[in-house]
Amino acid sequence: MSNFTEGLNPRQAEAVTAVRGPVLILAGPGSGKTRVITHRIAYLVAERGVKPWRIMAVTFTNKAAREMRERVDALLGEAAHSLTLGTFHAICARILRVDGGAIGVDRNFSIYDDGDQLGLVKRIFSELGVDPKQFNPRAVLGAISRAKNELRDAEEFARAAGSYFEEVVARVYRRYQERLHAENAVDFDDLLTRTVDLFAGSPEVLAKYQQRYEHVLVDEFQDTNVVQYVLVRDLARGHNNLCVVGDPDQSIYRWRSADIRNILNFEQDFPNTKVVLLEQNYRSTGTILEAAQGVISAADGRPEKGLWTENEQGLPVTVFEAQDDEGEAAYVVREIMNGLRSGQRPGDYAVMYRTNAQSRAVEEALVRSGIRYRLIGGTRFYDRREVKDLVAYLRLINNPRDSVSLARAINTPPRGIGAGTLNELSVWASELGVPMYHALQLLLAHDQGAADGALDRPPPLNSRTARPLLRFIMLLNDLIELAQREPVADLLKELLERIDYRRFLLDGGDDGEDRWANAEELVNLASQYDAEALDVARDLDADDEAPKEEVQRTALAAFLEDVALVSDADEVDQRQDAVTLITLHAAKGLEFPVVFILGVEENLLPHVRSLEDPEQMQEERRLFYVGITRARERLHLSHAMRRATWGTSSFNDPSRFLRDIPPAVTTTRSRAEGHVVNRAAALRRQLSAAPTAAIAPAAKGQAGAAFQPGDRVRHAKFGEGIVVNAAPRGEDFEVTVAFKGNFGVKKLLQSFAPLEKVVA
DNA sequence: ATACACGCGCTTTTT
DNA sequence: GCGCGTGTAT
Repeated sequence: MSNFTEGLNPRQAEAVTAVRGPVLILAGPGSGKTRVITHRIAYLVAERGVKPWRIMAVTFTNKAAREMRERVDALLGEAAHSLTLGTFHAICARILRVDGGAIGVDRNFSIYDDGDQLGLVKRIFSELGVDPKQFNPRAVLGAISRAKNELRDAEEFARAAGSYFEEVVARVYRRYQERLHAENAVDFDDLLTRTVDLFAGSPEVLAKYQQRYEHVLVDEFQDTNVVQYVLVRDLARGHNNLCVVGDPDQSIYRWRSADIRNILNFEQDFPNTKVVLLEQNYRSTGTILEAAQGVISAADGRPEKGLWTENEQGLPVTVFEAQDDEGEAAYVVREIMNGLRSGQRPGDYAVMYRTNAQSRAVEEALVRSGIRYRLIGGTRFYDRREVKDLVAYLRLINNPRDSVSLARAINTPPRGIGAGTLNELSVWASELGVPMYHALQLLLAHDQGAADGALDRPPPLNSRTARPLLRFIMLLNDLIELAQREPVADLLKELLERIDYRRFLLDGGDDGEDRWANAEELVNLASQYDAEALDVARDLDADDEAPKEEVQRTALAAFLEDVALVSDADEVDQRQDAVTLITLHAAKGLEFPVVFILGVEENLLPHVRSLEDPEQMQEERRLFYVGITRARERLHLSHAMRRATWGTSSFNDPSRFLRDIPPAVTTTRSRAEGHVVNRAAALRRQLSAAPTAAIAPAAKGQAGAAFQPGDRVRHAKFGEGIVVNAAPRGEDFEVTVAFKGNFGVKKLLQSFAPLEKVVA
């Protein structure tokens, strides 16, 4: 018996001690998965004599990695530091930083995020003469990303292109990769695919990592994609000490190219796999678990698997039918207020929903009630304009070829370099076949008369347009020079001074103060990095046997890497005592005493975009299952009869998934006293089950008062509908009508004229 | 070059 | 109800 299996159940202990060969741990929600992984690592190190630096553990989010490291620390102490522990993206970024040179990835590469990628695609559109109205740049980028996740490069994509759209994608894809290469940048997907390329193109590099890592662990394996699968397979080839942990029932990232077959076929792909089932749930009450089981066992093609608990049965699951989304939010607030009075803490509560837009109503209600809350998602700190501006400068200092950052920084704050000038510069640079930064250097050299020989002909920029460019390149050169000897925080401070950024923000509008506070916060964060970089260096020294990082990352590079790779989920800090507002996706892996799931409605959960595709429908079901199983003690499900979307109303029936919850474990509540809506909803159902849209015009002095809720009406263009609401609003009169079918609502009613009552 | 006003399409989920 | 691209006035 081992120190690290004490207190574990027999299955868990088995999962901890089965350290040779492939292991598949199928871990239901709340079955102590993280405990098993951390104990397994500790067991390997302390009782099997495996050096920590010979273990790689991959998690889904940085936060999960952090937590895991803390827990391993608690078991092993200092020794745990040399463990390789992180997300696929972070680990691959490190590998590329060290060895990417072998495939032409220079070590100070930039990481292009979603917005950067889209911007690049749009610029390529205009270069190639592709009309963004004809082809959605987002869709094209999506196709490129999907191709990458299936390990299909631009050449192969072009060969296989079977439609005009795909041909366009192929052309953009090719140019896109050329640009990334020229700019020494990789996008999110490239972090993984370029690492695969590296391993394929350089057997020595692959061998190095294979030999180093004797044990590979992957968490959330049900959400890995083909690239990630190939990566771990390659790394573990030879010893095959590959331990994957996951739960097919919690696979919710198919849309991001996750392939559930990775986990379903694992046993076949890796012969002699030891399979361990963790089925005892330690998290939830009996009723919550029964509700979850009801939902998930209705999924088809799923091997029936048990999940049981010794926890008490607990209170029933509440199903609340609200009048509208505000009523739903009011319910949440009411319940939380009651709970707080009887000793619960705000941090005990989480409010979950399918789409980020749903957070708004709850947020407003929470603000009014003064309850502390924290919104996960929304605009990330690093997505704020002012933060992106400053990060663009830092990225440019780190990698001057980064054109995305150059384009952003060059006229921020405005210094007289408009779109025209930038375009001239860009054209000139591509004529010379050099990065824009290089072109700027040539411009400077020419201006100083130092290198007349470097240019056959003078730059095609007159002195008036060139002057601001010259000022910019001199600034940039100064900053690059400064970066060699100053810590990041000081570099940032100097930058803020030099570009007079505070003045720029304060003059920029009434939120200038807030923006400046964010800029200061960024300096703060940067200063922590300067200190942290030193820590890393010290830790590496602690274990003489551990291979030294061949390339010491500078604090600047480390800072930029983390800035690029943080996610929303990483920001969930459960130690903060506040209600958590979070999407169902981001909630994966978390747990709370009390959970609300909002909008359990047709068109929302399952989402309207998944209705056609059975595979996607299954994923919606699993998503609901994930949400339910986050709850420890209480679970509240709610749906609203009317919901504000895009400025108008929509009407959704309760979710089909609710029917799969055994009635015995639920109690239904309704606060929909509003007879108006009740009646309208009932009437609407008569109309047919077709999705409906509504209009909410407000017209002065019109005959709106002639309409009453429940009236059947006919619109000249949109056919039959039902008046849902009719009420004065200020000087106007507002009538809301539910129509069959979906259409662009806003243009609908400038007046009531095309609307007439239908006499039954 | 910049600042602002208008219209359109859209967001499901994110490393 | 927002962000983005486009068009207009300084």
